[in-house]
Amino acid sequence: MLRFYLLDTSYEVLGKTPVVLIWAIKDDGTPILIKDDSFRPYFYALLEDNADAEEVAGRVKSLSRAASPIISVEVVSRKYYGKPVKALKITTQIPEYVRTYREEVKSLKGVKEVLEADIRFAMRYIIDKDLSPCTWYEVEAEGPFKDEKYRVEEVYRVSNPVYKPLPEKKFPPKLKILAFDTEVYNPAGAPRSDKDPVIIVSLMNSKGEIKLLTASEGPKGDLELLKEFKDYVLTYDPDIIVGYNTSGFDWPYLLERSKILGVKLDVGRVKNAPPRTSAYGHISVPGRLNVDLYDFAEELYEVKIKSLDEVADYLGVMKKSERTHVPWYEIYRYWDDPKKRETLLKYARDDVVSTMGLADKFLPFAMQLSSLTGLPLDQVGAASVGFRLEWYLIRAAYKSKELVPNRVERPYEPYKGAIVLEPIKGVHENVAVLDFSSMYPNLMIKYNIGPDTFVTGECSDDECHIIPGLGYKFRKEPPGFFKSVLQTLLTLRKKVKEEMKAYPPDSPEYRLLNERQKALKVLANASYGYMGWVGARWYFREGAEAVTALGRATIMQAIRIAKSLGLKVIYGDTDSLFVSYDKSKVEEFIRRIEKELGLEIKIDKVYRRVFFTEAKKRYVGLTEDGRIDIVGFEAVRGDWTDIAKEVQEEVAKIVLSTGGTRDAIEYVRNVIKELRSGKIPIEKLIIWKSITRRLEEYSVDAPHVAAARRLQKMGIKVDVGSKVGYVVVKGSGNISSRAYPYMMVKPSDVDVEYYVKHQILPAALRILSYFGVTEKQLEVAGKGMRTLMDFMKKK
DNA sequence: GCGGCGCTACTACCT
DNA sequence: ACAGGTAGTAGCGCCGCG
Repeated sequence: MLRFYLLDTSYEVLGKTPVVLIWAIKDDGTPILIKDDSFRPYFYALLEDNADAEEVAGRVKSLSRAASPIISVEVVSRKYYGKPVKALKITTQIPEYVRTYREEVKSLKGVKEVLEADIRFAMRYIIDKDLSPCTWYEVEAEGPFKDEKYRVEEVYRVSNPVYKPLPEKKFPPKLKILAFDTEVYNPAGAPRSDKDPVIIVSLMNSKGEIKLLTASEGPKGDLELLKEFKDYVLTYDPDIIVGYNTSGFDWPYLLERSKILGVKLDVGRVKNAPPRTSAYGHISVPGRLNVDLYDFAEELYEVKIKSLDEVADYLGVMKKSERTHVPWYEIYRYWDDPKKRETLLKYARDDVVSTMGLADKFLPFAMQLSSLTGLPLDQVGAASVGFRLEWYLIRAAYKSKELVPNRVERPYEPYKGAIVLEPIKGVHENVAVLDFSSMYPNLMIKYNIGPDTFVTGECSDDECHIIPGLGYKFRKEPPGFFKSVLQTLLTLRKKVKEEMKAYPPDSPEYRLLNERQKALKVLANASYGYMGWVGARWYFREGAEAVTALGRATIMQAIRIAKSLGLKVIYGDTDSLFVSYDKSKVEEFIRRIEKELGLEIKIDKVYRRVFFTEAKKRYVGLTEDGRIDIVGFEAVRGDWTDIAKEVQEEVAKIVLSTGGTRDAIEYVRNVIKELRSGKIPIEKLIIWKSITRRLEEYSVDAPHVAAARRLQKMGIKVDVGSKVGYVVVKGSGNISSRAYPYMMVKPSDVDVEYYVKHQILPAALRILSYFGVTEKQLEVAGKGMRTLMDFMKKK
């Protein structure tokens, strides 16, 4: 028996035989390749209700051509949206022929639809064999053999393709991880791959060894560097390669340079198979898991600017104060200047160390997500939340013989969402925040919501749940696809959380289980959004609509109960209620929700004080341990300047902890004074905004777009999704005409009055005006000065 | 020619 | 490229204005 930890699967076609390649690691850490040539690709034809299955099967068979044969056509029983159906399972010789025949089969008489013809062969294999990446198995296999085609010492052949999971083995084997980062010469702003060499590749492996490869002088100075990089990868032979934004930058650039310089960047475990772009835009390196950690950083919504140094700082991997900084637009200068080159090398080193640190933080979660969804580790980060859940659903469908619906293009259909209560403005003392636990998933379970439980005809309220306000009906029994899946996810999570209690929080077991329960939660919480996503295979608008309607009814009922108990309801949003904290009444409230609604509600936190303006989704709370929670306000938004955010946070702190405004007014005036005297560094005056479309697609000349155009003029590419940092400078005209990329702005050019009037004052007054503080009280000398200056400019 | 107004575009947030 | 609900800024076109 061969025991192995599954990394990934791929396939090759030898002659006319597809061979599944299972990339894996043995207990002792040896990378191996296991081959299985017994599996064949297939797809389904769903039959019309009145069709004669055998007859249609005959017609399908007669499509088969000798050069690209259909191997078999079987009549099988499956389910489709919960209903038993007859289908044809059509097996072809090689994966390509699935594509060859699917259209032809679809147009045959008696065939309603062709299904599962778009599931990639390597994925098909792991689903059908009930395999999961990042999981241990045992299989009967022959070997080891040597095979020069692959860069592994041991190649096996599966003799009986039945995989036995080894659930007692929870931890991965010793995996060899390689972190890398590249620096590129960029005298023209954005590097041009036809001219600008890669100048540094920094490497770090899981033994802690660090290596810096550098280019020699000249425009082709990276020729040797690329070879050294390739040699390093082949010698170290990593199982996992990690980097930061490598799908978006490093790999594409390295590959372009190698093409230009004629170096084969053949770094995978299959010889002559260079990295290439694959599913969800990730770069696939055969036999290794190439993971772009930026994908996981993107999910840290607390971090507004997702540069490597910011993310590493946030996660405690490397503090910004302890690392070397080089502005990206000056990399070429640091390279060219012999005195500064050392700094650039340190910077490259810090980058690769940070990257490896990020891998420590992200990979345990990624591995759990990979093993749950079945998506290999290198794809699971690149796949969006919707696709991650979808793969989980596809696996669940296979296990219950459900056919997977096709992805179809649909028009967007909006529907009503959640309720947000009007807050009672002002300061409230002693407030409990109560949250329904996983409200939407639990409503989906409670009301058996899903596309397969929806009843269009008559159905009594005995047999069906009838959705208030919509009249949609969902049969109570049997449990639908979504209900079953969600129950599995939630009970699994409960079990994992239970199991965690047996370990100390700093143990590896605890950490692993914690990552697993987080992954389970992510999947469960995505189910409602998935159902309402037009791109989903199991899209079902009425279901999503029903869930939000039930959510609204639920929270309204909860409000009634709270009020009947004498609890004052201060605010609420979707699944949360802010109520006056009377301990025994709140306890009673929780019990009654459980009893009357069959749902769990919990105290999430208690605020000693909480402050609302008239706005929804914005509040400041003083927690029991004396911290300030700021929600929704400018202070937590990435598109306000640091100085304005600082001011607002400080004002909130002062007002909420002292109850008075005097110190806050004094403080704001001081900051304005400092700003006017030029004591605030420019970094705190940068406004960061995302670019969400190509620049020519904008219909309004907004400041961040104007700044982005200026960047582009400097030769710097501004891609969709990137952030532009701009500063407003003095002059006439609207803000757009004065919004410049921060690196172009001298401190003396800054339009200080803009920052007073449009950043500091609004941020401070957002809180202070409730307490009767006016702009006049914060402003001392601004107005007159500005009018005078404007006056002089016009002359 | 210009300020005020209302609308739209846009971004980022909350649950 | 999981959902809808919400706040807020700045641009832009239009109007009135002897």
